[in-house]
Amino acid sequence: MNPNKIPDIIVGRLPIYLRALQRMADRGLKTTSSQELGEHVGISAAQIRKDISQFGEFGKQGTGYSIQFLMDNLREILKIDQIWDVIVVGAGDMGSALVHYQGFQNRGFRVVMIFDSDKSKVGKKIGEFVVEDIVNMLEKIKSLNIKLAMLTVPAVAAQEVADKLVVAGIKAILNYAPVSLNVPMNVKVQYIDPSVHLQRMTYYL
Amino acid sequence: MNPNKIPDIIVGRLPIYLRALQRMADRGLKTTSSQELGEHVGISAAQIRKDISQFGEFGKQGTGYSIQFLMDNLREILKIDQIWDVIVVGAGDMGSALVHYQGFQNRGFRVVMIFDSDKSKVGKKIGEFVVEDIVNMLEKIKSLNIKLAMLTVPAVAAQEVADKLVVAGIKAILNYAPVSLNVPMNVKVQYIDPSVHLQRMTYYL
DNA sequence: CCGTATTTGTGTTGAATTGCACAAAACAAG
DNA sequence: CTTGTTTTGTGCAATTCAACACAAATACGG
Repeated sequence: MNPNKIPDIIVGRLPIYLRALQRMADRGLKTTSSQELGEHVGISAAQIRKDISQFGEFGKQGTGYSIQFLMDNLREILKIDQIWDVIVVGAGDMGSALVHYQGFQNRGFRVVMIFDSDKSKVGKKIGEFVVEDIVNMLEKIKSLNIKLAMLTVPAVAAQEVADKLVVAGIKAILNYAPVSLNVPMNVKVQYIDPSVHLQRMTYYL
Repeated sequence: MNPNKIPDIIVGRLPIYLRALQRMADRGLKTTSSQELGEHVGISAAQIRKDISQFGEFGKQGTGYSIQFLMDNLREILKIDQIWDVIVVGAGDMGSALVHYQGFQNRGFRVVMIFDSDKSKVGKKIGEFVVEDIVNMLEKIKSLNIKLAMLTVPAVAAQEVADKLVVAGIKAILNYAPVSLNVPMNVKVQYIDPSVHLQRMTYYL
C-alpha cells in the first residue's frame, strides 16, 4: 500500500520548514538553499535535504530550492493545500484566545465553532461566534464533517470530552488540557501544556 | 562536574511523568508501577524505568514507586522544588490568557508581570497586573532576577524582543510567536504554534 | 567553451534511542 | 520458612536517527 512510511519525526519538521519558507516568501525571496533554510530554523543542511528528499526531488543542484515550489509541495504533503475547519471545545480564556487568533489564516485552518458545557457560557458571544452547547456537539461535528478539534476544557473533563470527539468522528485533537489522552490509534493528539514546556527548560537552569 | 549528561529527549518526558503522578496523587493513590504509569502516559514501561533510573534508584522491586517520593525527586531534578517567576511579553489575547491561566499553580511557576510596546495597552489592567511598558523591561527583569519569559508578540517583533530578553538575562523562553528564534546556546527555547501542531496531524488524515 | 563555485540527493558510517529479557529484590500467603 | 508473584534496574541487541562526504548537476564569469 504505502511503499515507504515516513517517520513522525520528519513529518514533524516539515511545518517548521514551511513556516520559515513562508517568511522568506513574504520578504520577496524567490529561492533558498538547505544551508540558508537550516540557519533559519536551527537544523543542519544535510538533515533538511534528507527530510525533503523523502517526498521527491524538489531542488536543483547549484541553485537550491524555489521557495514557492517547495512551499506548494510541502502544503500538499501536509494536506494543507485546503482549509480545514476546526472546532474549539471549552470557552474559557484559552478557547477565547484561539477563536481570536489570527495565526490560522494562510496556514490551512479556520475556526468554525466553539462549544462549552457550562450553561452560563452557552449563548454568549466570543468573537463572531455564539458559544454552542456541548450536548449538540456530536450532531454538529458530523453534519459539518469536521475532523480537527482544539480542546481547552479543564483537566478533569478532558478525557470524557475527548471520548465524545472520537465518537463524533474527530481524527486529530490539539489538547491544551494538562493530561495525557487515551484515544484510538487512528486518532492523533498533539499536546500543548505551558507548564510542561517550562519544566523542560528549568532542568537546564 | 556532571558525570553523565542526560539526553534532552529523556528530560522532556519527565514533566509528563510528573503530571500523571500528580493526577494519581490527587486521586489518593500512594504507589504505582512503571507498567501503570506507562498506560497513563502512553509510553512503554521499560522506557519509563530507564528514564527514571538515569537519576537514581527511586523504585522498589516488587512494589513499584512511591508516588509522593517519585514526585518529590522529579521536582527536584527539574528544579521546580521552588516557584519560578515568569514574565509575559505581549499583552494580546494569548498574553492575557496566560496571565489568567490557573495551570501554573502547583507546577512551579508564577506570572509576575506583563509587558507590551503598544502605548494603548500600557497601563491597562490584565487580571491583577498593570501592563508595563517594554522600555522598562530590561531593568525590571534584572532587578527581579527573572530567568523565564513567555513571548506572545507578533511574529515580526519576536526576534527583536527575544534579543532584548537575552540581554536582560532571561535563560528560557516559551515562544508563542510563529517564528524560529535565534538565541545563544545557553538560552533555551520551547515553541508553541497551534498551526504547526495542527499541521503535524493533517499529514495523517 | 572551459574552469570554478554551488548545491542537491544519497550511500555509508556513526550515534542515539528504544526494546528485550532476566537476575535480584521485595512482598504476600500459607 | 518456603514458594510464587510482582516489579525494578540494567546489560545487550535491534532499530531509528543524524552526520558525513561525495558524485552529479547546474550556474556563472570570462
